[in-house]
Amino acid sequence: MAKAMQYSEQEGGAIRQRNEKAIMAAAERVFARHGYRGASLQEIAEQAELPKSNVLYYMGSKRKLYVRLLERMMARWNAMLDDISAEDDPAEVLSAFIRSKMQMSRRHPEGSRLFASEILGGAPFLQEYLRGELREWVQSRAAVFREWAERGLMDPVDPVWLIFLIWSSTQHYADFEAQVLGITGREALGDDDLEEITRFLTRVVLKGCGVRHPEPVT
Amino acid sequence: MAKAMQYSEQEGGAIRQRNEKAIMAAAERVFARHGYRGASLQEIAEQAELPKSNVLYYMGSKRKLYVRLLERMMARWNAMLDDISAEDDPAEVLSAFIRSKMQMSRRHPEGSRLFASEILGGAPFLQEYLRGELREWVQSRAAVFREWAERGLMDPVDPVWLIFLIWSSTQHYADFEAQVLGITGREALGDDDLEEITRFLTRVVLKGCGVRHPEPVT
DNA sequence: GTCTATAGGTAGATAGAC
DNA sequence: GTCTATCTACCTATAGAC
Repeated sequence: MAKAMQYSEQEGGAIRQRNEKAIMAAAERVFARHGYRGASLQEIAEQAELPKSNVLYYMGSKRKLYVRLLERMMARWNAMLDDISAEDDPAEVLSAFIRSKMQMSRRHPEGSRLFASEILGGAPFLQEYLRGELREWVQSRAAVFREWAERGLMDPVDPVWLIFLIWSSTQHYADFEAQVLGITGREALGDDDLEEITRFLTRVVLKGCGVRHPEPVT
Repeated sequence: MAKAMQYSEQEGGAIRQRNEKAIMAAAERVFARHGYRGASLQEIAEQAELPKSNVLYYMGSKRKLYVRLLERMMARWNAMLDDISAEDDPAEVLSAFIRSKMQMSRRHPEGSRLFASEILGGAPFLQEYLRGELREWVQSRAAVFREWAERGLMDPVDPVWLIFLIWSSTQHYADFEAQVLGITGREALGDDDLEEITRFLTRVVLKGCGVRHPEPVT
Protein backbone atom coordinates (compact mmCIF):
# COMPACT_ATOMS: atom_id res chain seq x y z
CA MET A 1 0.00 0.00 0.00
CA ALA A 2 2.84 2.35 0.88
CA LYS A 3 4.45 1.35 -2.42
CA ALA A 4 1.34 2.06 -4.48
CA MET A 5 1.16 5.56 -3.04
CA GLN A 6 4.74 6.49 -3.83
CA TYR A 7 4.50 7.37 -7.51
CA SER A 8 1.52 9.66 -7.17
CA GLU A 9 2.08 10.98 -3.67
CA GLN A 10 1.96 14.67 -4.71
CA GLU A 11 -1.58 14.99 -6.01
CA GLY A 12 -2.54 11.44 -5.00
CA GLY A 13 -2.40 12.51 -1.39
CA ALA A 14 -4.44 15.55 -2.29
CA ILE A 15 -7.06 13.47 -4.08
CA ARG A 16 -7.23 11.06 -1.21
CA GLN A 17 -7.61 13.91 1.24
CA ARG A 18 -10.38 15.51 -0.79
CA ASN A 19 -12.25 12.24 -1.34
CA GLU A 20 -11.94 11.11 2.25
CA LYS A 21 -13.27 14.45 3.42
CA ALA A 22 -16.26 14.17 1.10
CA ILE A 23 -16.93 10.61 2.26
CA MET A 24 -16.67 11.52 5.94
CA ALA A 25 -19.08 14.43 5.55
CA ALA A 26 -21.58 12.37 3.58
CA ALA A 27 -21.30 9.41 5.93
CA GLU A 28 -21.86 11.58 8.99
CA ARG A 29 -25.14 12.81 7.49
CA VAL A 30 -26.34 9.37 6.44
CA PHE A 31 -25.37 7.54 9.64
CA ALA A 32 -26.92 10.32 11.71
CA ARG A 33 -30.17 10.09 9.80
CA HIS A 34 -30.58 6.30 9.56
CA GLY A 35 -28.34 4.79 12.22
CA TYR A 36 -25.53 2.30 11.69
CA ARG A 37 -27.66 -0.49 10.24
CA GLY A 38 -30.04 1.74 8.33
CA ALA A 39 -27.29 3.61 6.52
CA SER A 40 -26.15 2.21 3.16
CA LEU A 41 -22.79 2.69 1.47
CA GLN A 42 -24.72 3.34 -1.73
CA GLU A 43 -26.37 6.44 -0.27
CA ILE A 44 -23.10 7.63 1.27
CA ALA A 45 -21.33 7.24 -2.08
CA GLU A 46 -24.08 9.14 -3.90
CA GLN A 47 -23.95 12.02 -1.43
CA ALA A 48 -20.15 12.10 -1.69
CA GLU A 49 -20.48 11.96 -5.51
CA LEU A 50 -18.21 8.95 -5.79
CA PRO A 51 -18.69 5.36 -6.93
CA LYS A 52 -19.65 3.02 -4.14
CA SER A 53 -16.44 0.98 -4.37
CA ASN A 54 -14.33 4.05 -3.72
CA VAL A 55 -15.96 4.42 -0.34
CA LEU A 56 -14.79 0.92 0.54
CA TYR A 57 -11.41 1.49 -1.08
CA TYR A 58 -10.77 4.55 1.13
CA MET A 59 -12.46 3.39 4.31
CA GLY A 60 -11.98 -0.37 4.31
CA SER A 61 -15.42 -1.30 5.55
CA LYS A 62 -18.70 0.16 6.73
CA ARG A 63 -17.72 -0.60 10.30
CA LYS A 64 -14.32 1.12 10.06
CA LEU A 65 -15.92 4.19 8.51
CA TYR A 66 -18.45 4.38 11.33
CA VAL A 67 -15.82 3.97 14.04
CA ARG A 68 -13.67 6.63 12.39
CA LEU A 69 -16.60 9.07 12.45
CA LEU A 70 -17.29 8.34 16.10
CA GLU A 71 -13.64 8.89 16.95
CA ARG A 72 -13.59 12.22 15.15
CA MET A 73 -16.61 13.27 17.15
CA MET A 74 -15.03 12.13 20.42
CA ALA A 75 -11.92 14.17 19.55
CA ARG A 76 -14.03 17.31 19.06
CA TRP A 77 -15.82 16.57 22.29
CA ASN A 78 -12.58 16.10 24.22
CA ALA A 79 -11.15 19.32 22.80
CA MET A 80 -14.23 21.10 24.14
CA LEU A 81 -14.01 19.45 27.56
CA ASP A 82 -10.41 20.62 27.90
CA ASP A 83 -11.46 24.13 26.92
CA ILE A 84 -13.47 24.61 30.08
CA SER A 85 -11.01 23.52 32.72
CA ALA A 86 -10.83 26.80 34.66
CA GLU A 87 -11.90 25.85 38.16
CA ASP A 88 -12.17 29.10 40.05
CA ASP A 89 -15.44 30.89 39.31
CA PRO A 90 -18.55 28.66 39.20
CA ALA A 91 -20.60 31.14 37.18
CA GLU A 92 -17.86 31.52 34.61
CA VAL A 93 -17.17 27.80 34.29
CA LEU A 94 -20.84 26.81 34.03
CA SER A 95 -21.54 29.60 31.52
CA ALA A 96 -18.56 28.51 29.39
CA PHE A 97 -19.72 24.90 29.64
CA ILE A 98 -23.22 25.70 28.41
CA ARG A 99 -21.91 27.98 25.68
CA SER A 100 -19.40 25.40 24.42
CA LYS A 101 -22.03 22.68 24.27
CA MET A 102 -24.42 24.96 22.38
CA GLN A 103 -21.67 25.77 19.90
CA MET A 104 -21.06 22.06 19.43
CA SER A 105 -24.73 21.62 18.55
CA ARG A 106 -24.42 24.56 16.19
CA ARG A 107 -21.19 23.59 14.44
CA HIS A 108 -21.57 19.84 14.31
CA PRO A 109 -25.26 18.97 14.29
CA GLU A 110 -24.70 15.84 12.18
CA GLY A 111 -21.95 14.68 14.50
CA SER A 112 -24.19 15.30 17.48
CA ARG A 113 -26.97 13.26 15.88
CA LEU A 114 -24.52 10.50 14.96
CA PHE A 115 -23.51 10.31 18.61
CA ALA A 116 -27.15 10.38 19.72
CA SER A 117 -28.01 7.57 17.33
CA GLU A 118 -25.17 5.47 18.71
CA ILE A 119 -26.34 6.00 22.30
CA LEU A 120 -29.98 5.41 21.37
CA GLY A 121 -28.96 2.03 19.94
CA GLY A 122 -27.38 1.06 23.25
CA ALA A 123 -23.89 2.45 22.52
CA PRO A 124 -22.47 -0.81 21.12
CA PHE A 125 -19.30 0.92 19.88
CA LEU A 126 -18.92 3.45 22.71
CA GLN A 127 -19.35 1.39 25.88
CA GLU A 128 -15.66 1.61 26.69
CA TYR A 129 -15.47 5.36 26.16
CA LEU A 130 -18.53 5.98 28.34
CA ARG A 131 -17.40 3.74 31.18
CA GLY A 132 -13.81 5.00 30.99
CA GLU A 133 -12.67 8.37 29.73
CA LEU A 134 -16.02 10.14 29.89
CA ARG A 135 -16.94 8.76 33.28
CA GLU A 136 -13.68 10.01 34.73
CA TRP A 137 -14.22 13.46 33.26
CA VAL A 138 -17.71 13.61 34.78
CA GLN A 139 -16.43 12.51 38.18
CA SER A 140 -13.62 15.06 38.17
CA ARG A 141 -16.14 17.83 37.37
CA ALA A 142 -18.53 16.48 39.96
CA ALA A 143 -15.83 16.78 42.62
CA VAL A 144 -15.31 20.44 41.69
CA PHE A 145 -19.04 21.16 41.82
CA ARG A 146 -19.27 19.52 45.24
CA GLU A 147 -16.43 21.65 46.54
CA TRP A 148 -18.20 24.77 45.28
CA ALA A 149 -21.32 23.71 47.13
CA GLU A 150 -19.35 23.15 50.33
CA ARG A 151 -17.80 26.59 50.00
CA GLY A 152 -21.29 28.05 49.59
CA LEU A 153 -20.71 29.19 46.01
CA MET A 154 -23.76 27.24 44.79
CA ASP A 155 -26.60 25.08 46.10
CA PRO A 156 -25.77 21.49 47.06
CA VAL A 157 -27.32 19.92 43.95
CA ASP A 158 -26.21 16.54 42.63
CA PRO A 159 -23.40 17.41 40.21
CA VAL A 160 -23.97 14.46 37.89
CA TRP A 161 -27.63 15.30 37.34
CA LEU A 162 -26.52 18.87 36.71
CA ILE A 163 -24.09 17.77 34.00
CA PHE A 164 -26.81 15.64 32.38
CA LEU A 165 -29.16 18.63 32.52
CA ILE A 166 -26.66 20.79 30.64
CA TRP A 167 -25.86 18.06 28.12
CA SER A 168 -29.46 17.20 27.35
CA SER A 169 -30.82 20.74 27.14
CA THR A 170 -28.06 21.90 24.78
CA GLN A 171 -27.88 18.80 22.56
CA HIS A 172 -31.61 19.01 22.11
CA TYR A 173 -31.19 21.77 19.53
CA ALA A 174 -29.06 19.52 17.32
CA ASP A 175 -30.63 16.12 17.96
CA PHE A 176 -34.29 17.20 17.96
CA GLU A 177 -33.81 19.94 15.38
CA ALA A 178 -36.69 18.58 13.29
CA GLN A 179 -39.03 18.92 16.27
CA VAL A 180 -37.77 22.38 17.21
CA LEU A 181 -38.24 23.64 13.66
CA GLY A 182 -41.67 22.02 13.31
CA ILE A 183 -42.96 23.53 16.53
CA THR A 184 -41.45 26.98 16.15
CA GLY A 185 -42.47 27.10 12.49
CA ARG A 186 -38.97 28.20 11.49
CA GLU A 187 -37.00 26.89 8.52
CA ALA A 188 -33.74 27.02 10.46
CA LEU A 189 -32.36 28.37 13.71
CA GLY A 190 -30.18 31.46 13.26
CA ASP A 191 -27.17 32.58 15.27
CA ASP A 192 -29.41 35.04 17.11
CA ASP A 193 -31.80 32.25 18.15
CA LEU A 194 -28.92 30.16 19.44
CA GLU A 195 -27.56 33.15 21.36
CA GLU A 196 -30.96 33.73 22.92
CA ILE A 197 -31.30 30.07 23.90
CA THR A 198 -27.78 30.05 25.35
CA ARG A 199 -28.66 33.05 27.51
CA PHE A 200 -31.93 31.42 28.59
CA LEU A 201 -30.28 28.15 29.57
CA THR A 202 -27.40 29.89 31.34
CA ARG A 203 -29.82 32.05 33.27
CA VAL A 204 -32.08 29.20 34.36
CA VAL A 205 -29.29 26.78 35.27
CA LEU A 206 -27.21 29.34 37.19
CA LYS A 207 -30.17 30.81 39.02
CA GLY A 208 -31.67 27.36 39.54
CA CYS A 209 -28.48 26.16 41.22
CA GLY A 210 -28.02 29.33 43.23
CA VAL A 211 -24.95 30.50 41.29
CA ARG A 212 -24.40 34.18 40.66
CA HIS A 213 -24.28 35.13 36.97
CA PRO A 214 -21.12 37.02 35.91
CA GLU A 215 -22.93 39.13 33.27
CA PRO A 216 -26.07 41.21 33.73
CA VAL A 217 -29.14 39.04 33.22
CA THR A 218 -31.42 40.39 30.47
CA MET B 1 -61.33 -11.17 6.21
CA ALA B 2 -64.44 -10.73 8.34
CA LYS B 3 -65.65 -14.09 7.04
CA ALA B 4 -62.43 -15.89 7.92
CA MET B 5 -62.64 -14.63 11.46
CA GLN B 6 -66.19 -15.75 12.11
CA TYR B 7 -65.67 -19.42 12.87
CA SER B 8 -62.89 -18.90 15.38
CA GLU B 9 -63.84 -15.53 16.77
CA GLN B 10 -63.86 -16.66 20.42
CA GLU B 11 -60.24 -17.66 20.89
CA GLY B 12 -59.18 -16.33 17.48
CA GLY B 13 -59.68 -12.79 18.69
CA ALA B 14 -57.74 -13.69 21.80
CA ILE B 15 -54.88 -15.16 19.77
CA ARG B 16 -54.80 -12.11 17.53
CA GLN B 17 -54.74 -9.84 20.56
CA ARG B 18 -51.94 -11.77 22.19
CA ASN B 19 -49.84 -11.99 19.01
CA GLU B 20 -50.34 -8.36 18.10
CA LYS B 21 -49.30 -7.33 21.58
CA ALA B 22 -46.13 -9.42 21.34
CA ILE B 23 -45.33 -8.00 17.91
CA MET B 24 -45.91 -4.41 19.03
CA ALA B 25 -43.66 -4.83 22.06
CA ALA B 26 -40.89 -6.49 20.06
CA ALA B 27 -41.15 -3.97 17.22
CA GLU B 28 -40.95 -1.03 19.61
CA ARG B 29 -37.67 -2.39 20.95
CA VAL B 30 -36.17 -3.14 17.56
CA PHE B 31 -37.26 0.10 15.86
CA ALA B 32 -36.02 2.09 18.86
CA ARG B 33 -32.65 0.42 18.73
CA HIS B 34 -31.99 0.44 14.99
CA GLY B 35 -34.30 3.04 13.47
CA TYR B 36 -36.90 2.50 10.77
CA ARG B 37 -34.51 1.36 8.04
CA GLY B 38 -32.15 -0.52 10.30
CA ALA B 39 -34.88 -2.62 11.88
CA SER B 40 -35.69 -5.94 10.22
CA LEU B 41 -38.95 -7.89 10.35
CA GLN B 42 -36.86 -10.99 10.91
CA GLU B 43 -35.51 -9.63 14.20
CA ILE B 44 -38.94 -8.39 15.27
CA ALA B 45 -40.44 -11.80 14.55
CA GLU B 46 -37.71 -13.57 16.51
CA GLN B 47 -38.19 -11.33 19.54
CA ALA B 48 -41.95 -11.83 19.34
CA GLU B 49 -41.34 -15.59 18.98
CA LEU B 50 -43.39 -15.82 15.81
CA PRO B 51 -42.58 -16.66 12.18
CA LYS B 52 -41.72 -13.64 10.05
CA SER B 53 -44.80 -13.99 7.85
CA ASN B 54 -47.09 -13.71 10.84
CA VAL B 55 -45.74 -10.25 11.52
CA LEU B 56 -46.77 -9.24 8.00
CA TYR B 57 -50.04 -11.10 8.28
CA TYR B 58 -51.02 -9.14 11.40
CA MET B 59 -49.48 -5.79 10.55
CA GLY B 60 -49.71 -5.58 6.77
CA SER B 61 -46.31 -4.05 6.15
CA LYS B 62 -43.22 -2.76 7.91
CA ARG B 63 -44.40 0.78 7.28
CA LYS B 64 -47.88 0.19 8.76
CA LEU B 65 -46.38 -1.44 11.82
CA TYR B 66 -44.07 1.52 12.35
CA VAL B 67 -46.85 4.07 11.92
CA ARG B 68 -49.04 2.14 14.32
CA LEU B 69 -46.29 2.24 16.94
CA LEU B 70 -45.81 5.96 16.49
CA GLU B 71 -49.54 6.52 16.83
CA ARG B 72 -49.69 4.53 20.04
CA MET B 73 -46.87 6.66 21.42
CA MET B 74 -48.63 9.88 20.35
CA ALA B 75 -51.77 8.68 22.10
CA ARG B 76 -49.84 8.12 25.35
CA TRP B 77 -48.25 11.53 24.92
CA ASN B 78 -51.57 13.24 24.35
CA ALA B 79 -53.10 11.53 27.36
CA MET B 80 -50.32 12.98 29.47
CA LEU B 81 -50.64 16.46 28.01
CA ASP B 82 -54.30 16.58 28.96
CA ASP B 83 -53.43 15.49 32.48
CA ILE B 84 -51.89 18.82 33.38
CA SER B 85 -54.50 21.31 32.32
CA ALA B 86 -54.73 23.08 35.69
CA GLU B 87 -53.83 26.63 34.87
CA ASP B 88 -53.90 28.25 38.25
CA ASP B 89 -50.69 27.63 40.19
CA PRO B 90 -47.45 27.85 38.13
CA ALA B 91 -45.42 25.81 40.61
CA GLU B 92 -48.00 23.05 40.68
CA VAL B 93 -48.44 22.90 36.91
CA LEU B 94 -44.71 22.93 36.15
CA SER B 95 -44.01 20.31 38.82
CA ALA B 96 -46.73 18.08 37.45
CA PHE B 97 -45.42 18.60 33.94
CA ILE B 98 -41.88 17.56 34.88
CA ARG B 99 -43.14 14.62 36.91
CA SER B 100 -45.39 13.36 34.09
CA LYS B 101 -42.58 13.55 31.56
CA MET B 102 -40.22 11.69 33.88
CA GLN B 103 -42.83 8.99 34.36
CA MET B 104 -43.17 8.69 30.59
CA SER B 105 -39.41 8.09 30.36
CA ARG B 106 -39.75 5.54 33.13
CA ARG B 107 -42.79 3.66 31.85
CA HIS B 108 -42.16 3.78 28.13
CA PRO B 109 -38.42 4.03 27.52
CA GLU B 110 -38.63 2.09 24.25
CA GLY B 111 -41.45 4.30 23.02
CA SER B 112 -39.48 7.37 23.95
CA ARG B 113 -36.47 6.08 22.03
CA LEU B 114 -38.67 5.18 19.06
CA PHE B 115 -39.92 8.75 19.00
CA ALA B 116 -36.37 10.09 19.38
CA SER B 117 -35.16 7.94 16.51
CA GLU B 118 -37.96 9.26 14.30
CA ILE B 119 -37.07 12.88 15.11
CA LEU B 120 -33.34 12.22 14.73
CA GLY B 121 -34.04 10.94 11.22
CA GLY B 122 -35.78 14.17 10.31
CA ALA B 123 -39.30 13.16 11.42
CA PRO B 124 -40.40 11.86 7.99
CA PHE B 125 -43.60 10.32 9.44
CA LEU B 126 -44.32 12.95 12.08
CA GLN B 127 -43.95 16.27 10.23
CA GLU B 128 -47.69 16.81 10.23
CA TYR B 129 -48.10 16.05 13.93
CA LEU B 130 -45.24 18.38 14.89
CA ARG B 131 -46.41 21.27 12.72
CA GLY B 132 -50.05 20.79 13.71
CA GLU B 133 -51.33 19.27 16.93
CA LEU B 134 -48.12 19.50 18.93
CA ARG B 135 -47.32 23.02 17.80
CA GLU B 136 -50.78 24.19 18.90
CA TRP B 137 -50.37 22.55 22.28
CA VAL B 138 -47.02 24.29 22.78
CA GLN B 139 -48.43 27.64 21.78
CA SER B 140 -51.41 27.31 24.12
CA ARG B 141 -49.04 26.50 27.02
CA ALA B 142 -46.72 29.32 25.99
CA ALA B 143 -49.61 31.76 26.23
CA VAL B 144 -50.31 30.60 29.80
CA PHE B 145 -46.64 30.92 30.80
CA ARG B 146 -46.55 34.47 29.36
CA GLU B 147 -49.60 35.42 31.36
CA TRP B 148 -47.98 34.12 34.54
CA ALA B 149 -44.91 36.22 33.78
CA GLU B 150 -47.05 39.31 33.26
CA ARG B 151 -48.79 38.67 36.58
CA GLY B 152 -45.39 38.40 38.25
CA LEU B 153 -45.80 34.72 39.14
CA MET B 154 -42.56 33.80 37.35
CA ASP B 155 -39.67 35.43 35.46
CA PRO B 156 -40.35 36.55 31.88
CA VAL B 157 -38.48 33.66 30.26
CA ASP B 158 -39.29 32.48 26.73
CA PRO B 159 -41.97 29.83 27.28
CA VAL B 160 -41.04 27.74 24.24
CA TRP B 161 -37.40 27.38 25.30
CA LEU B 162 -38.72 26.46 28.75
CA ILE B 163 -40.88 23.68 27.33
CA PHE B 164 -37.92 22.37 25.31
CA LEU B 165 -35.79 22.47 28.46
CA ILE B 166 -38.28 20.31 30.33
CA TRP B 167 -38.74 17.91 27.43
CA SER B 168 -35.04 17.43 26.78
CA SER B 169 -33.90 17.10 30.37
CA THR B 170 -36.57 14.50 31.23
CA GLN B 171 -36.39 12.47 28.00
CA HIS B 172 -32.65 12.24 28.43
CA TYR B 173 -33.07 9.47 31.01
CA ALA B 174 -34.88 7.28 28.50
CA ASP B 175 -33.15 8.21 25.25
CA PHE B 176 -29.59 8.39 26.58
CA GLU B 177 -30.05 5.63 29.14
CA ALA B 178 -26.95 3.83 27.85
CA GLN B 179 -24.85 6.92 28.53
CA VAL B 180 -26.41 7.56 31.94
CA LEU B 181 -25.77 3.98 33.03
CA GLY B 182 -22.21 3.97 31.63
CA ILE B 183 -21.26 7.17 33.41
CA THR B 184 -22.96 6.47 36.71
CA GLY B 185 -21.69 2.89 36.68
CA ARG B 186 -25.17 1.59 37.48
CA GLU B 187 -26.85 -1.41 35.90
CA ALA B 188 -30.23 0.30 35.91
CA LEU B 189 -31.92 3.36 37.34
CA GLY B 190 -34.26 2.60 40.25
CA ASP B 191 -37.47 4.31 41.26
CA ASP B 192 -35.53 6.16 43.95
CA ASP B 193 -33.04 7.51 41.40
CA LEU B 194 -35.88 8.73 39.22
CA GLU B 195 -37.54 10.36 42.20
CA GLU B 196 -34.30 12.12 43.09
CA ILE B 197 -33.79 13.33 39.52
CA THR B 198 -37.39 14.54 39.35
CA ARG B 199 -36.85 16.58 42.52
CA PHE B 200 -33.58 17.96 41.19
CA LEU B 201 -35.08 19.03 37.85
CA THR B 202 -38.18 20.50 39.51
CA ARG B 203 -36.05 22.47 41.91
CA VAL B 204 -33.67 23.86 39.28
CA VAL B 205 -36.36 24.72 36.74
CA LEU B 206 -38.72 26.35 39.24
CA LYS B 207 -35.99 28.27 41.04
CA GLY B 208 -34.33 29.11 37.72
CA CYS B 209 -37.55 30.63 36.39
CA GLY B 210 -38.34 32.42 39.64
CA VAL B 211 -41.33 30.20 40.48
CA ARG B 212 -42.04 29.30 44.08
CA HIS B 213 -42.04 25.56 44.81
CA PRO B 214 -45.21 24.22 46.46
CA GLU B 215 -43.35 21.59 48.53
CA PRO B 216 -40.38 22.14 50.82
CA VAL B 217 -37.14 21.93 48.82
CA THR B 218 -34.75 19.31 50.19
C1' DG C 1 -5.60 4.86 -7.84
C1' DT C 2 -10.25 4.11 -10.08
C1' DC C 3 -14.22 1.75 -11.31
C1' DT C 4 -17.13 -2.31 -13.31
C1' DA C 5 -18.88 -6.71 -12.44
C1' DT C 6 -20.38 -9.82 -9.45
C1' DA C 7 -20.43 -12.96 -5.46
C1' DG C 8 -23.01 -14.19 -1.40
C1' DG C 9 -26.27 -12.85 1.77
C1' DT C 10 -30.46 -10.78 3.63
C1' DA C 11 -34.22 -7.43 3.06
C1' DG C 12 -39.61 -6.86 2.55
C1' DA C 13 -43.33 -8.94 0.61
C1' DT C 14 -46.44 -12.64 -1.48
C1' DA C 15 -48.42 -17.24 -2.98
C1' DG C 16 -50.29 -21.08 -1.57
C1' DA C 17 -50.19 -25.57 1.25
C1' DC C 18 -52.16 -26.91 5.50
C1' DG D 1 -55.39 -18.55 11.09
C1' DT D 2 -50.55 -20.40 10.45
C1' DC D 3 -46.34 -21.14 8.25
C1' DT D 4 -43.06 -22.76 4.32
C1' DA D 5 -41.20 -21.55 0.03
C1' DT D 6 -39.98 -18.23 -2.91
C1' DC D 7 -39.75 -13.69 -5.61
C1' DT D 8 -37.28 -9.50 -6.48
C1' DA D 9 -34.44 -5.96 -4.84
C1' DC D 10 -30.81 -4.31 -2.31
C1' DC D 11 -27.02 -4.99 0.93
C1' DT D 12 -21.65 -5.35 1.97
C1' DA D 13 -17.61 -6.74 0.18
C1' DT D 14 -14.23 -8.33 -3.21
C1' DA D 15 -11.92 -9.61 -7.64
C1' DG D 16 -9.87 -7.91 -11.28
C1' DA D 17 -9.83 -4.91 -15.68
C1' DC D 18 -8.04 -0.44 -16.71
